[in-house]
Amino acid sequence: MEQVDRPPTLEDVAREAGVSRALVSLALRGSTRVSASSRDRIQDAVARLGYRPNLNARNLAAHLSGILGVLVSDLHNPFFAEVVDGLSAEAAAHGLHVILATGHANQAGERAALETLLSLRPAGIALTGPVLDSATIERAAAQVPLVVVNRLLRSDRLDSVTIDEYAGSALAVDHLVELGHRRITHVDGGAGAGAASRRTGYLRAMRRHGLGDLAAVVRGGFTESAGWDATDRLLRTVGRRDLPGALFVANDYSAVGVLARLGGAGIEVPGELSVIGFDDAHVAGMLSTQLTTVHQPKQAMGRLAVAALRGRQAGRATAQRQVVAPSLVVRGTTAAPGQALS
Amino acid sequence: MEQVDRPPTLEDVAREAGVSRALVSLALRGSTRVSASSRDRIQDAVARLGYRPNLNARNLAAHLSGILGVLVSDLHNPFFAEVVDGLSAEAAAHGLHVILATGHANQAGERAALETLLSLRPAGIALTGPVLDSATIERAAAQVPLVVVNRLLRSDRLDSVTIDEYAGSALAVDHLVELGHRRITHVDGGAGAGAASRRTGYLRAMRRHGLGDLAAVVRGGFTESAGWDATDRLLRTVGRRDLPGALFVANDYSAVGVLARLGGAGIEVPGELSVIGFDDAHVAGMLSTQLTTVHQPKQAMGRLAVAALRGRQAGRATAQRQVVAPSLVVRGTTAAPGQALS
DNA sequence: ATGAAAGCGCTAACAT
DNA sequence: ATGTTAGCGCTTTCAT
Repeated sequence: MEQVDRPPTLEDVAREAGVSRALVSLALRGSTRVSASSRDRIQDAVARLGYRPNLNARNLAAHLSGILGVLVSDLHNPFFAEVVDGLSAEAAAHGLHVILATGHANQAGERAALETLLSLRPAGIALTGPVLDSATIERAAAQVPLVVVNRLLRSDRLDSVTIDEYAGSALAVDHLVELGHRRITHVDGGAGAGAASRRTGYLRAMRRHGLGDLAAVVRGGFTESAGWDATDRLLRTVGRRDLPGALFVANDYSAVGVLARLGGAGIEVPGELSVIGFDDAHVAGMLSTQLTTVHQPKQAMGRLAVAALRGRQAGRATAQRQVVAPSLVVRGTTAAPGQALS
Repeated sequence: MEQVDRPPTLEDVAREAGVSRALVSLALRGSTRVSASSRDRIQDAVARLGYRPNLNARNLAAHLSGILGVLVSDLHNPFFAEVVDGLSAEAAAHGLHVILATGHANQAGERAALETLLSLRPAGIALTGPVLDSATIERAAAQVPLVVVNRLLRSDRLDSVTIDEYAGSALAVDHLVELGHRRITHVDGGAGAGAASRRTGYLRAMRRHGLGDLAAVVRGGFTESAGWDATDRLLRTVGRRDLPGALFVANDYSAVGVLARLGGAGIEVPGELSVIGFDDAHVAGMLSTQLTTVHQPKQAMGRLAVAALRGRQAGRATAQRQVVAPSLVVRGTTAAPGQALS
């Protein structure tokens, strides 16, 4: 009959190979204390039966799993997809399995996802861009090695990998200033994560260049529509003739909205106005005029996260806060100021 | 001391509440055969201890987990992100946990991810856009309820959820014809999944409109660069004066590349040439001239996948092949033919 | 080098 | 309504 059999167990393999379960267990994990002949017979039995260890049983007995739990706050955000990529590559390189859970970028969803992850008793947990409250995160960190990516948390129970947002903003402003711009306006990220640092970085950089008086911030957000709206407001407020020479936008999505609104008004980029983004999202390289932006080493961040987790597993008890450096990617939306007032 | 305690177990809760483990187990899963007073005491104990069930133990004992394994072939593809979203929403609605594994769109990676998933002994597995060979998939389907999203497999051991690619192509061609176009060229998806069906659907639709002789296919792919290259080739081959009136591109990413190349050549869209994509990817709505495209109900596909899995769990033994219908989203890149030869 | 036996934390009959 | 008793499939002393 078309009967789905119970999957073979360690015991089945042991019987098939004519040895004890303990020996199979050892052999499976590559112990050296198993004779070559036994090892071969066991391998054969495994292949013949199509045996696959039951991780639930293994984890239960071993009190330790080769599983890394990764909470992705928002799957739609390609930023996290990149981080997860680096993460899983590094995990695989060390024989670790990655389990992903997603929280739809809201606290309740993330809390539930974190619960699931914790229930699986993983060897470590990585939180990418969590919107979760810090108390919940710290509580989790007491149970399992935990690393937070893209959010800084002051706690020595957990590690973090973040990017230097200030430096990123400085990179953007410096580039624009070098091109000859002076009136540089910032379309910020509103209340989004990292928005405050990018804003502060911008203000500092402007002041450093003696341009503090020309600094101006218009409220934005991290979505295209936020960028569109902000630009729309800017156009209404200052009018087309009084536009700044350059716009430093808090992230690439928002910058796409900015460009769309600008295009609608017939304003030429970068001829009339320069635009620079932040993140080096996939979309930045896909526009007909490709976006100049601040690159974040996302894959590297994922790899560093795994390294931190492994460090904890190896016994490190002190917090490790990695801050990675962004870099500038000059593409097509920035140029020296043209006829417009710079 | 700063000691991370062993997490509390069912036994700890039972002791704390002064009842047996079995009763706690029942109460935890909401059995009605538990008195109100016991239930309260147990709830208290759970809260006091911060108890969280060990899913490894639970799954091991129950031979069944509330876990759905989802294999995402490529996290970078927002298409899958959407599907997973629908999937996890539906799963959550039925008290199921979703575990994601990713395969980086290559067979070896997917095979490893599938192994991990199977080892976790989930209640069901959903494969989204797998590039895996069908034999491996069928083998997995013998062990656990399995549904394949976005790829059709002839097997009655597994269910599938796909979109009607032919209908999608027909929608695109019909729209263009209604606008008055006759010379409609297809930039295809090359060897990509679904590309063949979209191509066939295009050819059929052209013939149905009596436009079989005007049908032309240029080799493309599912990436922006593929679209860019294809358009570049087209421009060289037929020359700018002899361009068709409309381009039906196999997916939105490719369409972005097409638009970029067209923009570079100073060809106006949709004034001089209409362009229509396929997928309704996020990017389609983000361009300065938003892309007209064929929408795929991605979230719904995710929900249907979970429904199929639940059907199998409930005992259904026959294959269920769901084919969802696409729809047309008219935006800014299509219009009636202008001065160019239509 | 190999085996016997005792759990890991939970569920599931079967009692009462 | 509640408790007892076996396991689930694996790892891990501790023997030999």
